[in-house]
Amino acid sequence: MPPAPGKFRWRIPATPAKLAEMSLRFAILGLLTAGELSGYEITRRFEQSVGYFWHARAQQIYPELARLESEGLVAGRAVQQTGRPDKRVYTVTARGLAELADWVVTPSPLTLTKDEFLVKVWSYGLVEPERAIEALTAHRRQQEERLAAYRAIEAAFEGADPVTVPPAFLGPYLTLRAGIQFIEAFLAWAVEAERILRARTESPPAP
Amino acid sequence: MPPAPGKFRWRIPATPAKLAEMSLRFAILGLLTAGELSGYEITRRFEQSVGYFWHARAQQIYPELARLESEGLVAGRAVQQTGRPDKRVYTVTARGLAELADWVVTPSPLTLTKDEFLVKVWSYGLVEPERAIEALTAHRRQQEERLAAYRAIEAAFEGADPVTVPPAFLGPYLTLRAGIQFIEAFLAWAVEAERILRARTESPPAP
DNA sequence: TAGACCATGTAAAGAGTTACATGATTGT
DNA sequence: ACAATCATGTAACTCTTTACATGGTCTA
Repeated sequence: MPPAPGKFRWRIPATPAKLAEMSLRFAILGLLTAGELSGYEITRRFEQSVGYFWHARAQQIYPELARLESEGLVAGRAVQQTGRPDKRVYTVTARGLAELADWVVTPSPLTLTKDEFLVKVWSYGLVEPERAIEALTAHRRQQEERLAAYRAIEAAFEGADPVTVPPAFLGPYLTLRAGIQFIEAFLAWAVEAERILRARTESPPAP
Repeated sequence: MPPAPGKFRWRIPATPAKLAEMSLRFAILGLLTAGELSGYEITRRFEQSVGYFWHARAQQIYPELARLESEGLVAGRAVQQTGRPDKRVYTVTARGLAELADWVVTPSPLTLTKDEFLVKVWSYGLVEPERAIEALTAHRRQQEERLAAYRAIEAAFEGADPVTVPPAFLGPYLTLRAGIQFIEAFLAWAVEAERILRARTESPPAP
């Protein structure tokens, strides 16, 4: 029996908890709108192109696909293969597509970044500028590699005018551009930061 | 008793698991290098300035502070107050500072962003451009507000030359600049994206 | 012959969120 | 009268990662 009202009120958890988030389901649905994919192929996508704004490991993807299928948002189909293991590929159902379209225009919470590298930068004052520069350079190199990979994908869009491409290419193009512009912003920042750190090795500040 | 060897080998978890990550501990340690803070004050910091690159809720912070204290990386001290609840404030110990300084120059994994908004953009092709523009504009507004807040913090640094500021200000300055440059990159992208979407409302693509 | 790729999972643990609890003070 | 701020937590749950498991094919 619930305690008598007075001190506080009951707050009934109206919906099955987690109306917000659930981005993984929709990220998977989004990938599947381009055509049928297996769990393994989805895993690869998260490691590559899509990885810029969402990612998940195989261990998360397989159970989520099973859940999506049991809810009727995707439909699976077994595919026999020779020379490699059989697989199960999935397509979005009409209901899945409808739910995705609804979710897409829903307001998003402010992206709360978690950037381990910047947590480190916050404490760069604790170490010799030279050592900070080393760490910064290593990180910059990684980002440059990633930029090169995205540029290669961008080249595949070459010539296509984003204003007239078919709807299916619009989102991929826009997110790719976002990824590229973020990395470029990071690189510009890194150059500035390195300049400051280098100047501090020459004229160390008053302690 | 472990199964007999042969089929596979044991892999002994050498270290207490989680050598990487653990950013929360170090984010807290980093905040405390600027002076003693209570759990509540740390919570506020994560909501404001530092929130750009790391965040945590009170429920995560209090237990972590207790753990850090039991490991001797921070030292707590009770503070009596009048007109408001008493509190417990923490300072970094010499050992805490040493571990932080070590961690800071450690290589960081590539920041794997999780951006719910971009997951939505990926599927913008599913909705009318007008509705996509609405969603985009709402998100842009939020980012503009955040930029204004960061600009206000930046103003506090005004006049100070990052090359000669004391070490304690270096990291906060650099991370703030990073935050500002990322938001500016987002806004530039948003302008471009809106232009494309608007053009698509006028000359809809072939389906 | 060693490693990478294809393909799909289970089990356990760690990280993070939501909801709830308490209670004084200050502002509207 | 109501909300916000200060201050610190517990309990339950979800989300995510790490480690492990299996086994064929293809490449260096």
